[in-house]
Amino acid sequence: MALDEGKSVSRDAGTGALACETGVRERHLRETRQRIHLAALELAESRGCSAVTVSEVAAAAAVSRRTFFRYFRNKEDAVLAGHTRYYEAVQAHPLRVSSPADALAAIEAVGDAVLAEDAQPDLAEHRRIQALIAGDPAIRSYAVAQDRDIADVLRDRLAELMPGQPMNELELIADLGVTTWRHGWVRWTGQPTGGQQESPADSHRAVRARLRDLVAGGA
Amino acid sequence: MALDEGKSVSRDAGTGALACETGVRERHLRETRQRIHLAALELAESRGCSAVTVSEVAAAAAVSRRTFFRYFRNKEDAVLAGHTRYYEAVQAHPLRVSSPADALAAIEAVGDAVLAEDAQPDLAEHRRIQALIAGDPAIRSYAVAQDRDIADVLRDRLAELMPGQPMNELELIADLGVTTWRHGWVRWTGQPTGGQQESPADSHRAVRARLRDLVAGGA
DNA sequence: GAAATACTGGCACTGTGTGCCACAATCTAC
DNA sequence: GTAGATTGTGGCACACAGTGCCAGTATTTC
Repeated sequence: MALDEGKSVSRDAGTGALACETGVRERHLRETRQRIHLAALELAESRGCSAVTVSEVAAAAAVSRRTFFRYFRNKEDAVLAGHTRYYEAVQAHPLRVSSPADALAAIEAVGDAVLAEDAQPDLAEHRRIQALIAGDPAIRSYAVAQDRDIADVLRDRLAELMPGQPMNELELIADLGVTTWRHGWVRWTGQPTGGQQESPADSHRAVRARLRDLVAGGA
Repeated sequence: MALDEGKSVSRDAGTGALACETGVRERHLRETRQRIHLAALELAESRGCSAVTVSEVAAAAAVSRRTFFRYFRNKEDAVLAGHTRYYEAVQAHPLRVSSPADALAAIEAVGDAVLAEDAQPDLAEHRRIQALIAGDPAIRSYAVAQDRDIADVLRDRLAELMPGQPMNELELIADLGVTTWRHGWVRWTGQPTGGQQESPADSHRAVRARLRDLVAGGA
């Protein structure tokens, strides 16, 4: 298993993977990646992503600059290390659709499947990421570009399932799906602290309903 | 009037500006900017934005690297030079809204005002830009980030007009508005060549209607 | 245990982005 | 019309991002 350099490969095997799949190297890769991610996150929070150099992140993570780039494309990628999970999850789940009429619902169903698989996301960490996305221009640009990539995947999958439909239309549907997906997370992280917590699935459901209201002109 | 360095200042005075506002400097600035833009556009088209260096763009435009950065933030900015126009136009037109129920329609009305002002956009040039946005990852990322900026402006304007509404919701509305705006251009540039041409306003109207269908589950 | 494989850091290099300065061109005020 | 003020330009040096390459080290494989 080679470290695929700078391609932001997800090492999401911290969830009870088989012991035979976890060697010294595997574990070391995972820990190093996490260490770099945390260093990037903390420095971006305290000083802003643009003001932090890769050298500083690498030093804080106790790796060289050269190694930093083996794990991540750039600083923003290191900060948003968990985002890759969703990019991959969206491709792994079945998408069942037969016409544009139910395409948005089909994408939302994929989102539900991803959420169902994600046992209990870390609210505090999501809050930190969302705060950065909202307040740091560099992080936001990178996040928005990643959302674009996710939308492209969905569009292409829709095109396979519904050949002959105009791509523009499929892209519009995918955009809507990704917009509500993103807003689901924004809503979930924005809920008041303490008390009864809304689940990510509930947050996403609420956003979907709201989207339909707003488009229909209801309030 | 100082050249505001690298801030992608629009010099959109080529449309019958008063002669007293056009000195040698003003004209030279405008021509230089356009020359850099065209050089960037052509090189990005032929070789891909990432493969082109700023030095090459500058050389093709007969300016120094240092001067390039006085006009544009980076290569992508130079390619998408005309995009700034919409960012500014969105802020200049009145936004009339009283409740979230009609917020999307209000944003669309701003779009209509911008379109009405833009006498006859250059279809060929828009086509070139859209092709690059669709096919060149660097250009696309930059364009998507710019769309995000436009959405932020709209969200903030909505917030001023409707104090007390949740920002998340206003942002969702702004996102929808910008998504349909962008798709209006995609549709307009994607129409078959020759024959009766659909106007940008018609393209935007069609996309808005289609969005409502798709969200409602109609086809 | 030896050989193969993979990870690491250092280095040199190209390219990006910017502050600074001297010089040239244009503008402004008298 | 001219001197002084203002603005645009290019060159330069520098910090930083990003990457190919290589030698050394650690782990895996047979």
